[in-house]
Amino acid sequence: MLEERRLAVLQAIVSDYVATHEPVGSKGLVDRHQLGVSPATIRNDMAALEDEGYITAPHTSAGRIPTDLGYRMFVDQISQVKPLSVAERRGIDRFLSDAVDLDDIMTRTVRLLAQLTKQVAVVQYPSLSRSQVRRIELIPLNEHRLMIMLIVDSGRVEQRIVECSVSIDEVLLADLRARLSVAISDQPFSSVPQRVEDLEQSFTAESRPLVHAVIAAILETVTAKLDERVVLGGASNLARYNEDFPMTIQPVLEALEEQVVLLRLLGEVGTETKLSVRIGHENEVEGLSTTSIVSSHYAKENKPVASLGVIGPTNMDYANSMSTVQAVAQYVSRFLSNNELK
Amino acid sequence: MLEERRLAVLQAIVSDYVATHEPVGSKGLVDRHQLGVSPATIRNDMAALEDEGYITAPHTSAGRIPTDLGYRMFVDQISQVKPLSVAERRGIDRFLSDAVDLDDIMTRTVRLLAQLTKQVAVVQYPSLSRSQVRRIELIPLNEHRLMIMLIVDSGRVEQRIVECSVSIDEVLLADLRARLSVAISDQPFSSVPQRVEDLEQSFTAESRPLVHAVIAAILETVTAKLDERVVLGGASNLARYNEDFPMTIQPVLEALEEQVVLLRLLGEVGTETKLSVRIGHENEVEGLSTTSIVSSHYAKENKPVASLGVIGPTNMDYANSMSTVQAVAQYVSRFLSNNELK
DNA sequence: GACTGGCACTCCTGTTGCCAGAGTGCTAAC
DNA sequence: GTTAGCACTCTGGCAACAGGAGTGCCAGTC
Repeated sequence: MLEERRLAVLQAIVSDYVATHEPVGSKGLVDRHQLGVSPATIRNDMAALEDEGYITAPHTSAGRIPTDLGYRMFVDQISQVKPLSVAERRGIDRFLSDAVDLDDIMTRTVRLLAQLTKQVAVVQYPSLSRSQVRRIELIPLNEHRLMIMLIVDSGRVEQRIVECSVSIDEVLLADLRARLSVAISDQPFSSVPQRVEDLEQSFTAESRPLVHAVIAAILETVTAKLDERVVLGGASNLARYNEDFPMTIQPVLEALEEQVVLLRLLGEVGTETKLSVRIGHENEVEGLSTTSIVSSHYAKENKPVASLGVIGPTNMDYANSMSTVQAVAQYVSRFLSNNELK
Repeated sequence: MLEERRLAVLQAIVSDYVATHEPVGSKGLVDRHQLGVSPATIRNDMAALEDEGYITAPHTSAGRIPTDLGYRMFVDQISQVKPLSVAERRGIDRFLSDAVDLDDIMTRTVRLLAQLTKQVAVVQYPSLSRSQVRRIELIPLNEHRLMIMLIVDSGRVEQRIVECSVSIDEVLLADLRARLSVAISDQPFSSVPQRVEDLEQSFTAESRPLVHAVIAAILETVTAKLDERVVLGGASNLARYNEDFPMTIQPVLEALEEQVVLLRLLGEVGTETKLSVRIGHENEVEGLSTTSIVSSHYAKENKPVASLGVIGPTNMDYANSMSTVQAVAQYVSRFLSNNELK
């Protein structure tokens, strides 16, 4: 009974604070929630909760606000994510189903997320490392230049221009393309370096310069360069809760400009749990200690390919963010799976 | 003599205000500038300037601040844009010359601008309407799907997937590609619709479905869809001058998320004057009335192809912004012209 | 043992009044 | 046309103060 009520009190505090953004006191709590006890009792519970580190008081005679730990407890308690309304689901569906290509899907998704959660949204492009090569093209541009195109099963297209010291022989190029195609079509990206390097050996010495240039470029594309891409939207939502913490907006904006940081925030894809919430100090990025991230993978044919999520203040509406992120991730997954390459 | 000094006073007011962001009074003016007259005289001039609408007083006993009109006068007076230092020029050069492709150039340019001006930077991709088609490819993906690739002389690559109800005939496709290639290679984008439509007539009825689908997709790509692209950076600089006008940051962020608005802000390419400055109310976009835009075209082989610029508060350092924008535009132009397609 | 009412205490917040400082406009003199 | 002087106005900061909200603790009740 005791433990149970304390939890209820914590939940009440979090949900009140999230709604009003003002410290909540014992009096107000009993008014707004059916707790069945008097303010004095609540005060005892609050003192205990404070000792345990779940809430804290900004000063003596203000109410209490949740700590990161308090939010964490609250979030963990929401085991069953509240489903979206039919209208919302339909809205998502309609908005996404008009998309014409992958870029379009990504753009629409990020807008959708930002709009539904009123927060900053981040969507990662399907990761190359979790994709397969669908097709490769080598397109001569002029005497010394050609373009490599890699078409990926997720719908991404990677292109790269290669400069070649020797002049390009069309016949050799066609041969190279054919062999590359056999070697890497429908193979996972991760296996491409190995397969491509093996291939290089099988060419005659005189064709080496071209072959080598092409293969080097492929390797570069596959490994280092365009590893991940991210789109974001809804940055103007940052200004909305500016009132609450005016100082923190700059570091957040800075972090949002760093792709690397964003990717770290979205977290590793591939852990078993789909929906992930990181609260305040839990993400160790500098300057984002008053910020929470709610993210989820999305999948293509049941294999997770990348993440999407929203970034907001620690006092955000977790219930809503979590259910929205989860729903959008589901829709994107379904959409990717149903529309091969589109 | 009189008129001349008034102008000097206005310039002094603007430069002081830009530096300190605080209303400037008559006393301070004579202290910091060699005007050779007493504060009382300056006060007379200031009263006149206020009557003419160049400056205004926030309240009775604060100094004066420039109006939009005042800034305009100031900017028009800077006929000779102050050149950058050697170190700065070298910095720009080095930063840009490492770029490997068009995307890279755009990304680097936007960063460069944001960094040098400490403002929000915007760079428009080379406009398709001012470019030529370099090459076209039709790549079959499967039975009913193919990808159109348009390679553009500015280095842009536009791709689009076409769905075709009939199954794709390889021979026909090759023929179509060849004829398309002849028709539109090295032709300006603006002439593509006409040329492509003419072509459609010359095919036999049985090949029409495929031909029509492809041509329709090309038309769509060329005309409506991917008209313009824009990248922006340095949004965190917005937070820096947050102190001065805290309320305006939200509409600015919102405007920055709207490509259409951004493009309108950058202005029409092709007017004779390269460097353009729009101050406060001069740009009629809602919510950007305390914001100025300094922009310039950049060119490829002396033909302007798109714009770039910075967006900041009306009380920004115009001299610096103007010279930086101009210099960066020059470097980008040179770079595009020297590196065909790269 | 858990809950409650009461009470003293603390601390924030908003209001008021006040003063100094900065800057102006005006007038009279140079 | 310029300057010095002066009265006037407005802001911003500071101190004092009252009101309010909320707590912690204690003693009493079921």
